[in-house]
Amino acid sequence: MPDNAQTQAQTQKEQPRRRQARGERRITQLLEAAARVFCTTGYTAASTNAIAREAGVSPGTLYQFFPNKEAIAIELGDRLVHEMRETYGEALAPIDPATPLEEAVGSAIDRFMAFNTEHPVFFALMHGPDIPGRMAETHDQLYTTLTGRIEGLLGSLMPGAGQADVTRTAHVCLGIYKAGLELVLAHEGAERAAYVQEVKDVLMRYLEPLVGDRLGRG
Amino acid sequence: MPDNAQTQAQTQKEQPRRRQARGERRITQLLEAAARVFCTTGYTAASTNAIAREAGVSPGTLYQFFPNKEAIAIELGDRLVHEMRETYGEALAPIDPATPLEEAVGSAIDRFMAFNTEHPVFFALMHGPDIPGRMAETHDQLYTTLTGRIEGLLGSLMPGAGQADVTRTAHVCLGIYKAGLELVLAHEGAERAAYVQEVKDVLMRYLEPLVGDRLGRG
DNA sequence: ACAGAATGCGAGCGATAGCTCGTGTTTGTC
DNA sequence: GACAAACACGAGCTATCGCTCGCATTCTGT
Repeated sequence: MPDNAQTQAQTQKEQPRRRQARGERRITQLLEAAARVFCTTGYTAASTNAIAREAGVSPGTLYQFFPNKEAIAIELGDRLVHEMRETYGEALAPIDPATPLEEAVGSAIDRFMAFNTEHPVFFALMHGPDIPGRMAETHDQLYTTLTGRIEGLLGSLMPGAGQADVTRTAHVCLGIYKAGLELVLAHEGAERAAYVQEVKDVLMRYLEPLVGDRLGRG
Repeated sequence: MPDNAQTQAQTQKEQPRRRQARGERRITQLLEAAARVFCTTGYTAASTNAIAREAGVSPGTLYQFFPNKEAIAIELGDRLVHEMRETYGEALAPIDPATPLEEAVGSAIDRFMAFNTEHPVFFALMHGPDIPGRMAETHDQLYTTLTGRIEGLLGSLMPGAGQADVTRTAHVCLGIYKAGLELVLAHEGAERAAYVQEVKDVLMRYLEPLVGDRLGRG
């Protein structure tokens, strides 16, 4: 009888629950409602009763599908991260040296911005100071993955730099994106597009001297 | 009979309270304790009982000096803003055209970074999504003031740009600073200093093409 | 010294939020 | 049609948090 280390609350003895189609519908319905409430009030201020009300069900029904409030955010975050992995996988995977840096940065920013503007709750869940403990792990994991990808990109473009410098530069790039995202989400229409362009400019001008002679402007 | 605009809750009818030296000491003691608790747990999660415990007094004593939890954050914020006004007044006031942009940006960043690293609670109070209502006003006011100052600086350096462009650039500058501050606060020692330098670089490279021919690296 | 104000205490009140439980309804399977 | 399981309800339990109140102690002015 090997007692696993993850004897906590993963997939231990919670499989006998056979969901019906109605239940699956309720789950997505509840997650959508939770996303709306989290977006407007934040995680802590969002009450489970408010989420249930937003979904048009009773509190008891909510707890039929989620063991607690944190699990709602966890599941929502997991689904978003899963969807994001596809996005950023395509956005950062091809490190084609033939592609001009401006084009690579531009398309990556476009993809990420599109994802985040379509799912504003992702930003709210990941960067709120009141996120549940498990959520912080998910965020850290995603952040580490992203940083690693950017480091890989920068490493081949900054041959003379040390590992610490590359890591630092990657963090700065992500910080610039995050700050830009906040500005982008705060505006709409043409002004939003203008801010997206600003983020690209900031990133490009920051990176240009680093990669210097390799990928210039013509 | 000039009815002042600040007829709200400033010095209306709360003066008959004559504080003793002991009381003043308790107030600063409570504010320091609150700063510590706010820093570690954030505003919402910080309980008044926890603040009182951290200060080594009873909950009743806390409410002898503050009418409610929000007032603690307000008073703390007001004192920090007051201290910051001196800092940023000196940091942004002199728009001496003879000063190289690099030097101006560098000294401004140094001053702001020094202030925020000495008072980390300021960042926690200003950028948390769970800040009390009145605090948001203070933040907006400070933000508007700062943006206005930066706009004034940029306006004289970007003669060809429209007002919207200048405002957008100012917001981007502040966003870059904010993102950099978060990175700086997350590190210490030499690494922290390196991140400060990165923030300066990002800002400089972002602004250099805008001011172009005026202040080069001659 | 003494009155009154300021300071200090901590059990506890009222409100709220997360969550449960007993009960009734719908759905899938024989 | 019948049985079990999944689904749905909502009043209410429990814990916590902001805050109060009655009372004791310390300080200040006279």
